[in-house]
Amino acid sequence: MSTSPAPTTHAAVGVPAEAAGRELLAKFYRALGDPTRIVLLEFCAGAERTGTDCVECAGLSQGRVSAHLACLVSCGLLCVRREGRYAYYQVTDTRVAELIRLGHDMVAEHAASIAACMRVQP
Amino acid sequence: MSTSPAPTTHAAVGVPAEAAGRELLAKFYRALGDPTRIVLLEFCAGAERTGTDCVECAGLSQGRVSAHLACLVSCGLLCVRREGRYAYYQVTDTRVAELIRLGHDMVAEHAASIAACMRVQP
DNA sequence: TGCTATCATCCGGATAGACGGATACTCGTA
DNA sequence: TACGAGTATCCGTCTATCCGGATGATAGCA
Repeated sequence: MSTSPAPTTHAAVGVPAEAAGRELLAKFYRALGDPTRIVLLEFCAGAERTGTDCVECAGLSQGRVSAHLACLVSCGLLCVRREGRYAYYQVTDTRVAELIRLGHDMVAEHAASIAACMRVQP
Repeated sequence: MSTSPAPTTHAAVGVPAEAAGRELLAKFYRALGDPTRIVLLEFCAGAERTGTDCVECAGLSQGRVSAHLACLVSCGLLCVRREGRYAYYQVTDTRVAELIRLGHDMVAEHAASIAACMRVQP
């Protein structure tokens, strides 16, 4: 970083854009990083479910589940179809199933180690 | 697991175990849900890197980077080989590249929506 | 034998995100 | 037109996780 004078452009061209991409990618994975949202994704895989169905399945307050569903829709993990006063949620992208399958695969191999991981600070 | 009457176990057989699995899966995805760890994974893909290399790459304090690396190793995303006073980190599991590729793919399609996602509470 | 580089762990503070409960908005129906 | 069901959003609170900096342990070199 100390090598280029580069008066007009950044010293490391493309780095800010890549950083933004990684930020989004991390955000995308955090959307997958909540047990409730995993439950909802699995529940909405293969069949359309109404919001009320999802509330019952998740066992949380209706407002909370609605927010989780909105988050999943925003991140492209879930599709929503609105009809009258109902909202129907479903997983339509096959890559979602692929992501979950890969995750389950790796978790099965490293379960004990992941469970023991104190993340950052023990 | 749902076929056995199993009178001595929980009323909802399998549910606790499945819940624990989802908890681990969510934890695994949270390990991917940090920009710094994404950087480190990409940096250690294809080549062995020492801890010091990673500190320089991430641009964070050495202690923080060490903790991030330990987290990635625990979750099976990174392998470490210790030799003398050095620790060499590398991505060896091809599924990690696959996970990141799928993520990049989906993020590219939904970038604006993900960026706008206030997660839960705006 | 001392010295330094490398790596891991601990501490206190700051921020993001999850939760329940209350409230507002929108349809369909009596 | 009133009312109730289904959804979405807001608020205060609490926990998880991030950060830098300090400290400790170990290996190689002079």
